[in-house]
Amino acid sequence: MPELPEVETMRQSVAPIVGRHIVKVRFPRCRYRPIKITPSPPIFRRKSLGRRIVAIDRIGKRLLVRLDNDHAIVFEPRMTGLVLLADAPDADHLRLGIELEGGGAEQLWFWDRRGLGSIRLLSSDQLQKQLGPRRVGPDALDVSAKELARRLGPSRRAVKVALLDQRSVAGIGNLYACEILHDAAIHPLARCDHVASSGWLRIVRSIRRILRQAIQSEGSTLNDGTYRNALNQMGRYQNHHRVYDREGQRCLSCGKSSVSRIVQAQRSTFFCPRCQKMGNGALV
DNA sequence: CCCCAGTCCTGCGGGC
DNA sequence: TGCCCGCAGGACTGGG
Repeated sequence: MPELPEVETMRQSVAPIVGRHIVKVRFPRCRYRPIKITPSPPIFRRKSLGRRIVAIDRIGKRLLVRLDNDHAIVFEPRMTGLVLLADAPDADHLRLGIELEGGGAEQLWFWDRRGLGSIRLLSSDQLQKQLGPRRVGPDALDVSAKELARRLGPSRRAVKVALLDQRSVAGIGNLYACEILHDAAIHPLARCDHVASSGWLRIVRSIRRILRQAIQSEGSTLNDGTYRNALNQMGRYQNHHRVYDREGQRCLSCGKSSVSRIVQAQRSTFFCPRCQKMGNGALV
């Protein structure tokens, strides 16, 4: 579930480890199927042990821990992965522990209940190939309306589905796609090639507004309670959701219609049929 | 190239 | 009370 706001919140909360050295790397035995870790543990250990952490970055929904040997540890949380400096929710789903020198037994952990996440230690060449601009589009916080319209405008796909494509724009997942289109008053089923340039402008403004507000609220912690920042603190943006997971409840914008749920690309889409009309910002 | 369906995974909640 | 089933959706793969 971590999307751009959650990964950005993780990034900010692990930032204090910049400058520290890695003194131990452990791969806890886990009774569940192991997550994807590359390269193999011995090589991972050899290439990271003793290195200094020089920066914490984010590419879309991935968190990068950059080392002083021109490599980066790339954490991909997917649905339930967490990067933690504090205690994990439990010990059963710990996947990686990185012990840092000085300041007690402080450790950086990767915890993942469902195990869909991954960890990669990549050289800059590998990073360029695997997470370069050919594979990952411009960050959602930076993309312009012109750029978004250029990338998505010709597509016949539904705009909601297109916003989830990380090669077009990076960082938006199901939850924020719903909230963004509601804020922009664009119908999620509108075809991209029917969205007017004024529609793209509204979408880009809503991308920035919603994602910035969500970062300010430190992300969304849903009912399952999984998402936490690196200090084990919950997000608060779930209290500001206007459509996501609110099927049948009154739309918080118009106060008249109730929120609908449809399925697009095997994912739930929530929207207000009154606020998000087909003809608004898009040709019918 | 474009687009879609299927796949992976665990925990939870609804139905009976 | 306990069991079964469906659902949650990241990114990737394969096929039309």
